[in-house]
Amino acid sequence: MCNNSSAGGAMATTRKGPWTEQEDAQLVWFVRLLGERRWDFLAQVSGLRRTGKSCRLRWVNYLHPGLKRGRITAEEERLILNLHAQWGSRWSRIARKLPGRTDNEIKNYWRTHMRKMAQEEKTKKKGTAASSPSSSSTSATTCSASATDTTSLATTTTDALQESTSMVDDEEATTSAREEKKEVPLYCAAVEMDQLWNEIAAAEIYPDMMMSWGCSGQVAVPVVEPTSPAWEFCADYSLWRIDDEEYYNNSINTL
DNA sequence: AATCGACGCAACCGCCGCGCG
DNA sequence: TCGCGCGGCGGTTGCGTCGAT
Repeated sequence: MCNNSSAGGAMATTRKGPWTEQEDAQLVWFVRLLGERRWDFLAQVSGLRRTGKSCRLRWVNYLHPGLKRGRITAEEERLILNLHAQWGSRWSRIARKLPGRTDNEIKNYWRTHMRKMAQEEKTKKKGTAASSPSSSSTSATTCSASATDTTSLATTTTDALQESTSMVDDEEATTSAREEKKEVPLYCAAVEMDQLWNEIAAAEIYPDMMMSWGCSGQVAVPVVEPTSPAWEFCADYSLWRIDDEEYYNNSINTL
């Protein structure tokens, strides 16, 4: 099914799948140029053969300079548990309380977390099943990873929240071992993004990039000289910061 | 060394709400 | 008031990686 985006307008062929480095750089550039809105328009003028939605998602979940990279910390994990107990699957809302984390990231984390918890619950129950065989309340024991299961598990999580804090500590020990292995690639990913930002920040490459994208005639390119990459840009230029709603509102007002 | 399964993550899909003409 | 387009959100899928066997 070639789902040409209805909102995408008259794009010849819409690309799908993983983003290339060049696409990333291109997207970053045009977001700087046009701001984080009018995604369909941005997708069109940028020459990216992507839908606006896809561009937005890529930006929000991966390219945004304010993103925190690396594993979810124990502190964040507790927060997620708490907030999920409060709000349920309002991932974007939860994400706003976790600076630098995206709803997608938290959502993914929750799924795997719940899978783990469900399995632990299962093994626990198996351990105690001999004493109470009739308590087959399937809510917490179905270890399938479907979303419906996780939501039903959320209620048990609410109950298990106090317990979970200790579980978090236990899990932290087990995950930290894994973390050692994972840290390298994650760090590398962060470095790659920094490199990307550095490259983009290097003013001299702009013309080359524009030429190579073949869209130099489509938009007027302002001479913006970013003094430093990601973080400064985030503070000074970006309309949206994950961790600061007030900043966002102020930015909107000043525009 | 090869295979298999679990896990983690990026990306897509469909629905919904809001703003605008 | 209504219809349309766009952006945002939650759910789901697909794929790459890694560890166990």
